[in-house]
Amino acid sequence: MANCSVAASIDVVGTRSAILILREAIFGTRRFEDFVHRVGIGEPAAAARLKELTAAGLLERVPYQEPGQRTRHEYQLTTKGMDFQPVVHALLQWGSKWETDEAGPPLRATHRACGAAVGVRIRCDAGHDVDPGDVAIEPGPGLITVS
Amino acid sequence: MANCSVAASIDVVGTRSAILILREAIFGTRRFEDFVHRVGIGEPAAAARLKELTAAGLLERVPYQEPGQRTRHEYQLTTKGMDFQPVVHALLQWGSKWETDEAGPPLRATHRACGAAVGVRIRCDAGHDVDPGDVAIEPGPGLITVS
DNA sequence: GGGCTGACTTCTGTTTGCCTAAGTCAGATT
DNA sequence: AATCTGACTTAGGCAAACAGAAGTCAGCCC
Repeated sequence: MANCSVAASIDVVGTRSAILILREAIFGTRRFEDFVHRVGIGEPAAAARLKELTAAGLLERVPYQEPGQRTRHEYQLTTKGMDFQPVVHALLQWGSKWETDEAGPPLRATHRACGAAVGVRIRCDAGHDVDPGDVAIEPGPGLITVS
Repeated sequence: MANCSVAASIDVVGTRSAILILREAIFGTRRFEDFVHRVGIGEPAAAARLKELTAAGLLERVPYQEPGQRTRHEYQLTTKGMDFQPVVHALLQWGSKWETDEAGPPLRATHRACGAAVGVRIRCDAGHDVDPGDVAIEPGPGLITVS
């Protein structure tokens, strides 16, 4: 059946709101209220998703205190959460190309060192850029054999 | 709110079964029955998803005929569907790294020309490989201004 | 110590996703 | 004409996802 790590990934970030929350986290959102407003979901959904993503280890709930304010908690990306960036960039890239958005991408992702726009590419271990059509899928260990 | 093409993408491939169907399509599955068995979902869900993905232009329903059989239809990836590959590879890569799968990845994706394994990388337009931590997100045209 | 505020939680109700089981249907085979 | 098969559709039901409104709670400020 679905014995593939794509399915495992989807078990963690399987809902629309989870991916959207993660996108916002990657884009720099930290606070509960901001997640609710920017993602455009209700508070119960935001709370549930933040709790799940924290439990799954993609976010970390850390206390912080602004001067003159009480201590609060914000949600920071862990390494595991950071590693999810290629998925978000791939979705962003595909959506920009195929699903025309009214106002164009509202955010620009750039390489901090040189300022150029970033995107994702398929690449092989030998260092070649690979076109989607030039990827060969072969049976590996544990393939489901179909009758 | 969610004025970002990530959300637009999710509107098209928002469900677990849609992504799984697409994964199988990218991995070479063409026929209805095979989608049902390999993805591990029920026939109604498969039919609904295939219809939606076809309507959205990621799959194309083309007739074919095996000798001695009646004409049937199979689902072929369009260019738009092929372009979704980076998302699937990114999910695969993330899942392989962080969500340990019992038997390891059942399929190997390789570069047809050289045989090396393929994966996705974040890259900037200047040609640098970019670490997830070195991506800067900046406001672009149409950013939601938060009060 | 009462008010204020951001961060939730609880409640209720609707919609969506998906399952199983049981049809239907087209068209090649007999 | 009857049968078979792969590709669906229909029916009925359960569970998860989500929204909106309202309540709770912690702790700094005054």
